[in-house]
Amino acid sequence: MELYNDELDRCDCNTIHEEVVEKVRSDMPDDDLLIDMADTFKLFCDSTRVKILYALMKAEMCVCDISVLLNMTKSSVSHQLRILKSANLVKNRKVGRVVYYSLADEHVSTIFNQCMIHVEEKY
Amino acid sequence: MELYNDELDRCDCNTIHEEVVEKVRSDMPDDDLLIDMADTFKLFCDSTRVKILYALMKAEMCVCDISVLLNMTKSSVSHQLRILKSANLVKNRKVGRVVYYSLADEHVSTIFNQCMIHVEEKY
DNA sequence: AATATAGTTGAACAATAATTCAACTGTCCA
DNA sequence: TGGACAGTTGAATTATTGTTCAACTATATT
Repeated sequence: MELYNDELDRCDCNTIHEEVVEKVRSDMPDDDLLIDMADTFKLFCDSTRVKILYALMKAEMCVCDISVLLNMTKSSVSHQLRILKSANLVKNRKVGRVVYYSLADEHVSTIFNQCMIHVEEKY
Repeated sequence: MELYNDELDRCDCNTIHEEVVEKVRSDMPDDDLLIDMADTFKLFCDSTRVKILYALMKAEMCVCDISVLLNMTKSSVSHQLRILKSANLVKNRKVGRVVYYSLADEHVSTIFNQCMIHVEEKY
């Protein structure tokens, strides 16, 4: 069985509790789902992105505004905004040469509030 | 003012909407809090850690069990478990030379369920 | 038309984080 | 006591990710 051989290649120990491992294995969701979950958390794991999202919770802002607020280059902010936009967390509208960014929906607020509770419990 | 000079050093543009920036600036939490938030999300942004935590939601497991389940070396799993333990997400107990890991509390379940909703909405 | 500004982009670079590797501790068992 | 095994650790390596830099587009202003 191919899978079993792969395991022997990479895992350097024996199964101690085979029933437990098999039960858990059958209960685990697909890898894809777990990777999607990690990717979702990945969006919020960088403090620059957290700051940008937090700022946009307060007001619609253009790239320059965000750059000044966070004391970063436009380029750096723009790169992060692209990531957030491709994840559908923010949207934008263009007025002349100014691009205004805002939150796409209330998802971010929900998630941040949840996280805030968790963080504050530590203190 | 020192801060202002720093800004000029790093930010490559003018403030377009000064009132907006200043309002948002006064509404922003301390940097420390925002960094803590990012660090919290960082715990869940790696698929290996997500898989370990998900497995531990299902059953208490020793390091070997987890290694076999995820097809990884004990060393690699051990390193990740250390991160999760120092964040108080998992706890362990030692029986002879076997170390059993389990979730420290129901925090992980709460957070994962929340994330699952978000991820599943995309489809 | 020429210039300045807002923003974007891709490649290079720097920083961070995960995995591997080898050596180690501690416990079990013969 | 000596070997085998579970697990840990720190350093080296590799992979990933964020920032910088330079060139670019597009719009506005003179």
